[in-house]
Amino acid sequence: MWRQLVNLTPTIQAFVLHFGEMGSRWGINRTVGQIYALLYVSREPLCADQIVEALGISRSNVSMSLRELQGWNLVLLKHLPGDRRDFFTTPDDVWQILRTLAEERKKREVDPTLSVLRELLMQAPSGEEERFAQTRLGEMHTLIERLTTWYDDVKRLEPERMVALLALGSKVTKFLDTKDRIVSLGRKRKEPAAP
Amino acid sequence: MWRQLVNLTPTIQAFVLHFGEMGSRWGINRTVGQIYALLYVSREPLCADQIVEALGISRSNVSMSLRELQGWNLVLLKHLPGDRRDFFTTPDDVWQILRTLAEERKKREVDPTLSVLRELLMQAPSGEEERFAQTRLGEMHTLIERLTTWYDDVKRLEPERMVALLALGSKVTKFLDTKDRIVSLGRKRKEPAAP
DNA sequence: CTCTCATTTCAGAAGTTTCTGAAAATTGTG
DNA sequence: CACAATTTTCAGAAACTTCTGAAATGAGAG
Repeated sequence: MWRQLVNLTPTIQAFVLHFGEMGSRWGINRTVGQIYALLYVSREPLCADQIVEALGISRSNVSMSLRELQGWNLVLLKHLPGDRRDFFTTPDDVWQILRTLAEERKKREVDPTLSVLRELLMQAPSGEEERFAQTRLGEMHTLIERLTTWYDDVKRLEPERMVALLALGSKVTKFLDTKDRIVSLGRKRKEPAAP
Repeated sequence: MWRQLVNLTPTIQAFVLHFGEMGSRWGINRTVGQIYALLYVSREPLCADQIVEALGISRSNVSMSLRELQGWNLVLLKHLPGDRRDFFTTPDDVWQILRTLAEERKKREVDPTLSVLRELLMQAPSGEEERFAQTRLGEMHTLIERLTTWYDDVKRLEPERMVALLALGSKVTKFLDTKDRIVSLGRKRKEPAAP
């Protein structure tokens, strides 16, 4: 089935193959997944021909796949002095990779839906059927807006704080029982003043 | 291009078409996306033939697509008394839908990778190349574990608390500056006792 | 300007997924 | 148990995606 993939150590081989298979579930294709995996575990940046060699796929396929990875901002281009080939790596901070991935997926998978929903909610509903549908669209819109607002807020955190936030998890909500503490956080929310 | 989709009100039509197109980006196919969208905005449960009618696709395609949606736990089956056809709806709590979606995507897109990583990290590395690769795999593993642990913790929250947690966002980390407060939350963590 | 090395583009071949109609299976009813 | 009303399965057709080799383009060195 594959011609090469044989120069690679067993661990790297298994990882590359796995990413290739997962690629399809992730909406990127097998080759793109394999190339990304290979770059991710390689100590040195690789040039296109090394990838051809390692994965046993055509030069043009590598070229197109690298282009796609660049479109996702998931690879970095390096130039060695005195060599005019392009060399590729992945960023080496996994948190950075996560941010990029989240950002790109949001852009492709969430933002278009959000804007369609906004648009449809502007229309005046005609008839019962539409009134009900708009209610449902409104619920979906509110949900997605809440999630993206949270994401926009949280995505800027440095890794250290991000780890802390994750570690805290749902325990955060313990604070929410004692409302005055929330106020002390400085969040200004217009809320119907409760007794 | 499509035969039907004409009985539908403009809003519903637009929403259904959008979900169909997004379907591909989401790894579900167009028909599945359309059916889901249609059920989501319909006031009453629909039976297969009504879906055929509304979307202008073949009966067998509807059957297979509904089956796939059931595999994702995204539709509910209803039976009307005195009618032996199956009627379908989506759950009507959007938070429930979100949870289901997250759960299913995690199962398909994250868990397999996590288990491959765990397995590969058990192997003793042979050579420098593998040592480096394993370091990288370890970083990825740690990251994913942190995210999934957080997710497992948070997913059980009722919608109200979930909303509160999202609204709080990164402000949570303000607490982390005053470490004693965190301890008061009852989290037991083994940490090298700092001065 | 031209030669060479490297990358990109592109038309079509290979492979995969989706969709259909027809036939088979299932299920409740008289 | 036979029937009619449904749903499911399945083989092949249609549509789409991925991959390739060959040809075109680009870019630095002399």
